[in-house]
Amino acid sequence: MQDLFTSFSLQVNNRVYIKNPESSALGRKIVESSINLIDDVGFEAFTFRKLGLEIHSNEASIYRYFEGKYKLLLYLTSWYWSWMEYRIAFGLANIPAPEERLDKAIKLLTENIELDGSFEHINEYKLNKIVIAESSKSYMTKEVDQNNKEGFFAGYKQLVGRVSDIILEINPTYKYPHMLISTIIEGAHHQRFFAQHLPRLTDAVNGEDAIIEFSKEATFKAIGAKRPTK
Amino acid sequence: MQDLFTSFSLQVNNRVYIKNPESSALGRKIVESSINLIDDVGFEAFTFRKLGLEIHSNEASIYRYFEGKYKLLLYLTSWYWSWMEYRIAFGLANIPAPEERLDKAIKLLTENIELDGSFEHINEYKLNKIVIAESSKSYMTKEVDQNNKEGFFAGYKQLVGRVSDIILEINPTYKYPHMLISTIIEGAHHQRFFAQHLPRLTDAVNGEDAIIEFSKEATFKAIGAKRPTK
DNA sequence: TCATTTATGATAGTATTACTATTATATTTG
DNA sequence: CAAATATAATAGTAATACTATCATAAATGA
Repeated sequence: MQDLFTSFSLQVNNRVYIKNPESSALGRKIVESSINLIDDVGFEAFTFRKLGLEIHSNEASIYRYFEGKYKLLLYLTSWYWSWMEYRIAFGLANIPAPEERLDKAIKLLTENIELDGSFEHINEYKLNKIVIAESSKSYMTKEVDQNNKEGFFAGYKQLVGRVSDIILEINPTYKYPHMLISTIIEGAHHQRFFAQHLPRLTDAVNGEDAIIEFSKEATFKAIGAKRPTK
Repeated sequence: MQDLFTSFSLQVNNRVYIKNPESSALGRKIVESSINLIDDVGFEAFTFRKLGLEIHSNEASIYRYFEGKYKLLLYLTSWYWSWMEYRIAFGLANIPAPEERLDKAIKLLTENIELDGSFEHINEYKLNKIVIAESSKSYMTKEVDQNNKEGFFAGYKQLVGRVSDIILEINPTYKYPHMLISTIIEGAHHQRFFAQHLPRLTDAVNGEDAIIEFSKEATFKAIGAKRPTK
């Protein structure tokens, strides 16, 4: 996977940026450091001025890449979902049974993400934390309809669509595949946050990743299918 | 219910405010108008200055009630969960079968909220919209642990705990009652938002409230219980 | 009822944010 | 090597998120 990706860059809707940050060293530095800084101080306290100081560059230069910090967040989350789709596409390749594919897709969607080093300037571990804690701020806004029209959420919607299709392959009569998958994805993210900060909203279980287990179990029961055994 | 509540005010952790807004006409006006204004312009664009203009009062006066807009949001969401708990307590009174109580609790938690007029200065319909769109901003912050220690999320946690207890009454071996309920609550909120703004993430079904249906079905299947028929 | 406490209003001030504009200096490219 | 392009440095603006001060109005209680 590593080699495949090194010469490879993930597609992000080109309207979220002014100038493609992949196209220059400064651009990549902006993305890389924004992940560190947002993870560190939180999205509210994150500013382009601070980011400029961090990378010994200039506030005005950052504005030439992104209109503002919300667009940068949109870039990061779009990148994340695009990455997730590739992970799933690769992870499910050559698995014929839809039950097994669904099982694996849910694992990939709900597991804890570790640094994998496939992309030099992106720390997947921290990006996952940002997506968990901040991504709702990218769509729970007054501009959501406008942003949606411009296609900023296309990656996420496509991902949900693909996993829903597996569900329909298993049970073509299940009425709520999109609801189920988007609930599981967002739910797992919330649960990871709760587990760290508001544990009374979760249930820890020894010796298993309860979030993955819960997600898989709930999904298969909801659609009335048997979980693969292996 | 109306009469019961008119002489009745819901309890909110007294550390979220400096001065109890229930204690004066100005305080109630602040709460009432903040709901209108946040619903109107969104939480990001909402400021105490604008609120002051709106109610023909003074920015500085508002700061005597709330430390800042995040605390006000915390007040609103705490009030909401406290209200929800009363709705559920009343709604489940005298229902002996736990399956029926769970069924009704989920309905109350996931249904569309309408203006009910029990509280003069609080528009429940708009408050519900605010909780859906903005409440994650009240806990997905860098201050979450501090805020949690001060008990700001106690109402929400208690509510989740109470509904989890019904689940355990039905199926004492179910391992993830808190996860399930918090996922259902947050999930239903997300789904209401998606249904309006990102419909490709949901499934509309004619002739039913798909969000309530999905929530009930998923819950009962997850815990392996039969839904009440009536 | 009148003196005193308390709540509100009006105004001003500060540091920070979220930008935009301008000009100068590097760096790249043809 | 000239011309185009990207970046840096600096400054400036309107708005935000407050705090402080002082004046006035309203409520309270002796």
